[in-house]
Amino acid sequence: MPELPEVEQTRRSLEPHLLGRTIAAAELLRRDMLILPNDPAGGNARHRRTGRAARAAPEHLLESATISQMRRRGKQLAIVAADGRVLVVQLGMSGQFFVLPRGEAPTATHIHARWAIAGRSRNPAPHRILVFRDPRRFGGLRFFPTTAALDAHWESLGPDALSISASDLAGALSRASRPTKAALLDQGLIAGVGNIYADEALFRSGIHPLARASRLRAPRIDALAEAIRAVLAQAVALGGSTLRDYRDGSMSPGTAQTALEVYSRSGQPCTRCRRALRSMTVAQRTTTFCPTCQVR
DNA sequence: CTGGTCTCCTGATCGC
DNA sequence: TGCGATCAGGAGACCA
Repeated sequence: MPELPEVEQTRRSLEPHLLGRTIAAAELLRRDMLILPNDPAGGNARHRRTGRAARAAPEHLLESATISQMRRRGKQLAIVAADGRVLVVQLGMSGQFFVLPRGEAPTATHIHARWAIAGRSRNPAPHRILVFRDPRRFGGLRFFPTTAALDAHWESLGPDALSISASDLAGALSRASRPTKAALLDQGLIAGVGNIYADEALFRSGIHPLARASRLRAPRIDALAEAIRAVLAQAVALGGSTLRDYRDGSMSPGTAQTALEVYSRSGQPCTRCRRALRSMTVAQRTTTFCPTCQVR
């Protein structure tokens, strides 16, 4: 469910709790939620369930490491330890990654991993509990032994959508004969856009979701790149969209859903022309658009 | 290589 | 109140 703005807000809200702190203990409650390098399961959920997933150790959850950075690329969040180990968190549709209020123990269902975060060196007693929960289990954790391994993994992602340039977007879309909506959802072309913000960016730039990506002319690509950046930046500023489950690293909801102009508004009037918005299915995802304002 | 389809999973909601 | 059908913010596997 979370897209780039929700992941970025999670990153920002967790930083004060995690940067410079040491993980005193880590526990994996569901082995198949963690993927190790060279894992034959390869991230395939079906294979993961066969129980062939590699044996996970606490060190793979960064136990005893000191957290030096919280990085993000697209919808992926990386916890980087001072010794170079990395744990990537993917939230999938229903994932949440948060710290509990001081002194509280986790009670929620579907918690798959938890970490005891030590206090500062003056008072190293456990500070807070960090939790990864994901009811639908479409998300997961992925361990990398070095930041070089993380960089190699992230090479498979397109440029980050929050700062995508018109020329980078043109390059990505030139390779896709698919509908533009489908191309925007492809993380290998551009990283971070999901179903909500794809619809919002297409609406703001006046591009029909079915317009062939590789046929878009430069002025429209410029407008689309600008719309993607603006829609995402606004959503980040509003703390992400909480449609139902989403909460940031402090369990706080966002308010960006109030700024959405098309997503989930099928049948309601277009904010620009007042005619009814329509929806259809593109790339297996419900797509809402204005048939008048968005042209092929 | 590309693109379309299927699949994984739980839970909320809606119509009967 | 219960129950089945439908839908949901994602993305990897598989196939033509």
